[in-house]
Amino acid sequence: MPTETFFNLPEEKRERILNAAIDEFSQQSIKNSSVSKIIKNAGIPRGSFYQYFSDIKDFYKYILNIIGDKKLKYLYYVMGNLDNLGTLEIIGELYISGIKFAKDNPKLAAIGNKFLKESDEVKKEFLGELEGKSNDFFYQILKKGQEKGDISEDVDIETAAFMFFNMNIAMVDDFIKGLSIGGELVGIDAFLDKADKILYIIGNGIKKR
Amino acid sequence: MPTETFFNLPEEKRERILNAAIDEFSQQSIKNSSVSKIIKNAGIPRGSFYQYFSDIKDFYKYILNIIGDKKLKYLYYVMGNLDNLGTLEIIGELYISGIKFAKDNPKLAAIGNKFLKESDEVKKEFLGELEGKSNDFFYQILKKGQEKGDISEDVDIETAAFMFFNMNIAMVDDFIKGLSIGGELVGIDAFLDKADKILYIIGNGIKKR
DNA sequence: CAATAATATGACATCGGTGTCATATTGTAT
DNA sequence: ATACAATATGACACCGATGTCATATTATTG
Repeated sequence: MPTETFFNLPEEKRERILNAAIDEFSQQSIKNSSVSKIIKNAGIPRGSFYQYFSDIKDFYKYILNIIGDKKLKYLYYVMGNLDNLGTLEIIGELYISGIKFAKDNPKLAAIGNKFLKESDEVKKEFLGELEGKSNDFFYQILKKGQEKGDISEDVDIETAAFMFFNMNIAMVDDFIKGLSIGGELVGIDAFLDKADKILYIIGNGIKKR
Repeated sequence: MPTETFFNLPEEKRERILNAAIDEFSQQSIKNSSVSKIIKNAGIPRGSFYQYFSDIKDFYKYILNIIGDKKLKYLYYVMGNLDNLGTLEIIGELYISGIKFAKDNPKLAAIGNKFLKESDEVKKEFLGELEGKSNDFFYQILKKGQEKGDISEDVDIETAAFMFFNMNIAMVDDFIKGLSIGGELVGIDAFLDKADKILYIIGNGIKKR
């Protein structure tokens, strides 16, 4: 956690530092990120950085929390309707939420996606007890779906969860890459469409007939 | 390319250096790999390294070529039977070949997979003209499959190619992770099975009925 | 054997990064 | 105004990496 001092900073300065770090972490893995670049871009002296954070990991952890909080807001709708929606609808909403989050917060999404791809070791270091493998969530949804009769019994839901999880990452990656190359070259609609197509294929592959 | 001197080296030494580099590149991205670690593990002096390679990228490029050559051998069967096999069979064979290659050459597969995930920039740097986006191959196969009537016209084959490509990477990653954690904890059969299940789902999702 | 070519070696200059600390500056309370 | 606390600052010691180069060793050849 950042020190009290950091939170006492005038908003403008705090934001400047935060943005510099977000820039850095969205381009570099935590391992390759450097304090030097952050302070240079934020325009603060080296000593100050260590007045605010114990080290760069401390800062990273803090930003990871911000991302978690912010992303959660995009999931309110699905989370509140897990019982009303069909299994494939739920997953569809999860995908859509992820893309919208990425559209509104491209750098944060980039950091989050980078983090998801870190090794379990690194994840554990920052999340504490690696709270459930990341694709557990899809697994639970699919399991319920199979019980509800939405999903064919022929389908191995662990595999399906693996697929949804990895396609989600691949998609968001792709989206972010599109954003950073062409600015608005490929709009969000193209990606929502792509998500749709992916879901159509997997959905078609796993649904009960 | 390595220098003549490198190729003149006694086999034992050459192999030692090669293996040290393979170890390094399979754990680290090229960006994070260091000459220092390679020479330390190979037990050669610093100056020698630069007698053999212009720099670490030179060495990396060379190993990338070795990987390409070696992997190609695993694809002989499919490549020779593109016309006799059904579209989903072809893709299945590609997956199987990839897993077998990874089983026989786990470190090389790790390097290859890491490379596939590099940015286009990096890829271009090492491949020259980024010879066709990597998922082009699946695209061509699927396109032919659609013409042959194997694949439903409802399916967007670009999306399907995207899926096959990314699932392939995710699978091999998973396989390698399993290998390095438990030695032989999860055997190759479990993975061939997983590949099967993935193909069943996507296949079921895209095939013509 | 002598001379020349090929190869080996590690000390070195240089760079970019980290975290600390003594000191300077600013803010606050009496 | 003074004293005390909070904050700011950048020089510094230290680390690990890169690529080079003068020198040493070994091989080859006439």
